[in-house]
Amino acid sequence: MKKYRIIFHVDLNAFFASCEEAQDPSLKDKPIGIGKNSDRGILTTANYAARKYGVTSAMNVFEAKRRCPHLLVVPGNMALYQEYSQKFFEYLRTITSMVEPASIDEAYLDVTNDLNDLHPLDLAKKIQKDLLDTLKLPVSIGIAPNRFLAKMASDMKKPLGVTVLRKRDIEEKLWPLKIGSMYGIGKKTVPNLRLIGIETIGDLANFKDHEKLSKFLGNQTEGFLAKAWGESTAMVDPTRAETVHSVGNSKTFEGFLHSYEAMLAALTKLTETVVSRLHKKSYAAKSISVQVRYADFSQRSKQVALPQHSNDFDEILEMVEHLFEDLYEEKAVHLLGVSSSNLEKQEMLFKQLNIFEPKEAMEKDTHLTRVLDSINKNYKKPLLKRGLKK
DNA sequence: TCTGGGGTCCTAGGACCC
DNA sequence: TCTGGGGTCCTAGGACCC
Repeated sequence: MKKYRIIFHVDLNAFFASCEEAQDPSLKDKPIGIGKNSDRGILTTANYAARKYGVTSAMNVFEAKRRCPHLLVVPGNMALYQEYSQKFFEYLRTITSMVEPASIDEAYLDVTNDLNDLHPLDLAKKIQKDLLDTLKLPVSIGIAPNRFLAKMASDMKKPLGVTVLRKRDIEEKLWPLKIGSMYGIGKKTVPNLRLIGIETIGDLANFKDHEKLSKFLGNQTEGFLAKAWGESTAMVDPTRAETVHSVGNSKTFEGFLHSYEAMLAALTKLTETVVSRLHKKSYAAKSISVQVRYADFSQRSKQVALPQHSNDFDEILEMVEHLFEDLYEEKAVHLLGVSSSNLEKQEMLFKQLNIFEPKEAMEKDTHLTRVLDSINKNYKKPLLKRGLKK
């Protein structure tokens, strides 16, 4: 038994852009951004050729083109990225079974028991080379005794970096970093921490008045402090990502929506997407929520719990319409969203059935039959048609 | 610079039950 | 009649991440 665990954080560099380059190597030398090519759109990613001009991910397309006039804006191809992502995780699972996906393009690995006499640095370089050779995708890897340090380390050298961050390196490598670069500290919290003189991760680590700190960091105060000292204990958990907590779909309308009919039509479409995604993953939802953003960017949301879990299109659409009725303010609408949460696997609803008393089970059973009938029905009927006919 | 679409987790208050 | 403390579920909104 080793004293320290050896954790890798493997991060695909400029992932969406790298996928496009892997498909078409001629793009490599050209500055490209992934996103919808309209002035109001934003880029999800930019390749390194574009980053040289100061183009970054989440940057508005208009601004990106101002900085880099010959920027090529490529529309995203999610199916392609999903495919590459899947291959990425498949490969990582040949290294160790202890792979925890953290997003479409990053993973934590606990390689403590899978080094096979390799030095961690050599294993990291092998992973890097394999992924570049077989998938043509560059990755950065952070090596550390825990998840947090590994995550911070993989950020330190990009692209194609391998960075070791040991406990004894913290003061020199972690503490000088700006507080905003700490994972979990975002742009709302930074000014608050500045207010009490915290500019760097080191400042946070050595801040003595924990009570004052908790005004801004709340419940997570001790957690952040521990991380700043390089102590985080959460284990790599390969099953963590398996449980989905919500499934939603939202859309921004560039020209805004003005008529109630258009809004209802949009909500119907969003609901169709949500329901079909639920079916595909065989989930049923207990809560449904609708989100509205008006032209002035003010936002409202409303949520309701269903009597039972459901993924029935008509039932959910009815809820969505009710919710929207309550939210609607006779203003131009910029964004609409429909989301389902409180999810349960279809199989689990079956299993739960068995433990009920007969009478209760009967009642549940009729509902369940209805839900399942509707799923079968929905599989046969194209959802789009069903929605439009209403 | 004026902001996409997918998520996760947290907070605070209220309702309701024991 | 006036009242504690805990637990669970629900709702609205916000911060953060990729």
